[in-house]
Amino acid sequence: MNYWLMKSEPDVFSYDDLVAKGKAEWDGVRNHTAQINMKAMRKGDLAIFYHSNIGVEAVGIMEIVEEAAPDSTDETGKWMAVHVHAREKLAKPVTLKTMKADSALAGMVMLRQSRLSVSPVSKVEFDHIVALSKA
DNA sequence: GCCAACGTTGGC
DNA sequence: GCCAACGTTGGC
Repeated sequence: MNYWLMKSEPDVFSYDDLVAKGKAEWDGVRNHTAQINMKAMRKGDLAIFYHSNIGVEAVGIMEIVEEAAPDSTDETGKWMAVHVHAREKLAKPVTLKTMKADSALAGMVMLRQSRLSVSPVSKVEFDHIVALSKA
């Protein structure tokens, strides 16, 4: 099983929106590298839901419930999307500032490539972020 | 609102 | 195929 981090602007689609919906298509990803990551996702993988622009923090955990299929918002047929389901809201959000300051997370792809909206996270990094949310 | 990073487009 | 110009994302 693999772990991921996915960004969304909360004024467009927040973790609470996902909780309310239950299951949702993670559409609108129009970046090649992010697409490669989404296509590598398998059912049962877990992803961190991260709020960009507003909040700038990890807020919840979600599960990949459907693997990459054509993005329903894409008319060209080129882009894919996965379906996700809310799993667990973090007790306390983990801010970007906290992640940047933590040497255990120094290798995180999202810290190195801030504009990448879908990035892989190692199990160690994932567990560490969950632990920070409970600290 | 500004700026850095980076992806895309278009001229050559 | 290179590179300048431009647009977008995301942090601050």
